[in-house]
Amino acid sequence: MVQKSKRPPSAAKIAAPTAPKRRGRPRAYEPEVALGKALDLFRRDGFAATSLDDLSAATGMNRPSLYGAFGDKRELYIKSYQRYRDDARAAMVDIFRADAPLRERLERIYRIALDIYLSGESGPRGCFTVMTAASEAVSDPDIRTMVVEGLTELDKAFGICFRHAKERGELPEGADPASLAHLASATIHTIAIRARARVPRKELEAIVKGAVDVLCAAK
Amino acid sequence: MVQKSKRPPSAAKIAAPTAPKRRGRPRAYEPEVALGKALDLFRRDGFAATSLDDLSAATGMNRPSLYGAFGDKRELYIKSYQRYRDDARAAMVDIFRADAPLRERLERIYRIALDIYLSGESGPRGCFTVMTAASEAVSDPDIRTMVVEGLTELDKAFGICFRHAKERGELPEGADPASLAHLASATIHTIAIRARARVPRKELEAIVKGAVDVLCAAK
DNA sequence: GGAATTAAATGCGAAATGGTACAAAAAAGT
DNA sequence: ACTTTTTTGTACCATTTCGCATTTAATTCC
Repeated sequence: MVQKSKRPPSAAKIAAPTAPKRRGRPRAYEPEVALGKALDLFRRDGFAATSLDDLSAATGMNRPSLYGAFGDKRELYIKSYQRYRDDARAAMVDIFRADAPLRERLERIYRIALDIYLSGESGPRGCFTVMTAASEAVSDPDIRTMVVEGLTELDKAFGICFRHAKERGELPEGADPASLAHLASATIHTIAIRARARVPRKELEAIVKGAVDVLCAAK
Repeated sequence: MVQKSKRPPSAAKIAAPTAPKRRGRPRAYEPEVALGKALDLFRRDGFAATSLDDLSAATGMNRPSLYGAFGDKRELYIKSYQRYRDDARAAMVDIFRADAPLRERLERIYRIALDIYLSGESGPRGCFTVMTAASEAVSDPDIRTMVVEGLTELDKAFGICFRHAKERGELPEGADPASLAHLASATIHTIAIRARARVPRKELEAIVKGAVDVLCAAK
């Protein structure tokens, strides 16, 4: 075995920023991938209906490994939810930051949202926040905090959009950016719920279209 | 130590409106009351996290009685959801039918909705449809059908409101009642979700206020 | 090659779960 | 009083669930 000291091979396809040269038996799973599988399950069935056996089967890790890697079921759920929020944020942040006309920005945001909510081989997956996390929020303060954070983050992002549009003269003088932002968030929420009930994409797009029309012409 | 035989009768306190003179041992529970308790539990914890033991304790019925009265757990869940929808409809139908200005009707509807979502001793209960039923909808066609029915019923009720308002000249000529109805439903959904995350009533009322302002002045 | 280290694999166990069988109890009909 | 009918109450069963203890495998360091 040569090649001992150098920062080597990057056999790891996910270009390891660090090549830590771990000491014991190597992992048989990639944590990121496994977490993604867990996320899919939790998202489809919720916290209580997802068993450790299900998670074990989906991730290919047996239970002790799961436990060692992510902690107990609740911790895994929370990490999954964090991952979901990170992914969703990453998918939207560019659009929110972009300097485009209001209507275009809204349309792009909603298209991304529909992609997220409607994907999944075993039926539409809906929104983690709306579907399962909000349910747990009543009884679990930590999850509740995350949910509230997610909600207000979305409100704020939309708020900046509308404030910006108003400054540019895309909205009438009397328009209230905060109210419009809440309605924009509400539209996200309503399509998340409807997607979960398998309302077809065409209908959801029609709802979005109507909402965008109102929001862009408001007041 | 004896006291074996008579058990104090604990007379059935309820005056039955109908005295059907049933044949066997009388029921020790009132089905409507028991269903209400089951509804509360399902609403708080969802389907999977609510055990038959929980239901048994809450209703005061032991499991065989539960089973005999309502069928298995899924049937009980569905009956609870039907009961919820009936109650919610009953609470709103008068307002939807009433002949009042648009703004007033909306305000009253949302006040009722907030009452429903925020009540409950162990925290706000949210909306059954949004919180637990929509989650089950992916995998259970019957529940999915009920959810879709509930959503479209609300859309339609709001749609009639806005169409009516437009005919009366309360809305501008260009307003689209269907889009406004979807936004009104979306506002219901967003406050249901936020209520579940324990957002205080004041904030929810502010969101409603902003939404009503936009919806009444739209286009 | 051997010790140390890390993870996988097996499997146990106590508790909980959904559902049911069966007997005791409480009423009406005879 | 006795039977019939309906419901209650107790106990049980098979399965599932979560979590962990223990053993085995793979790798690095010496």
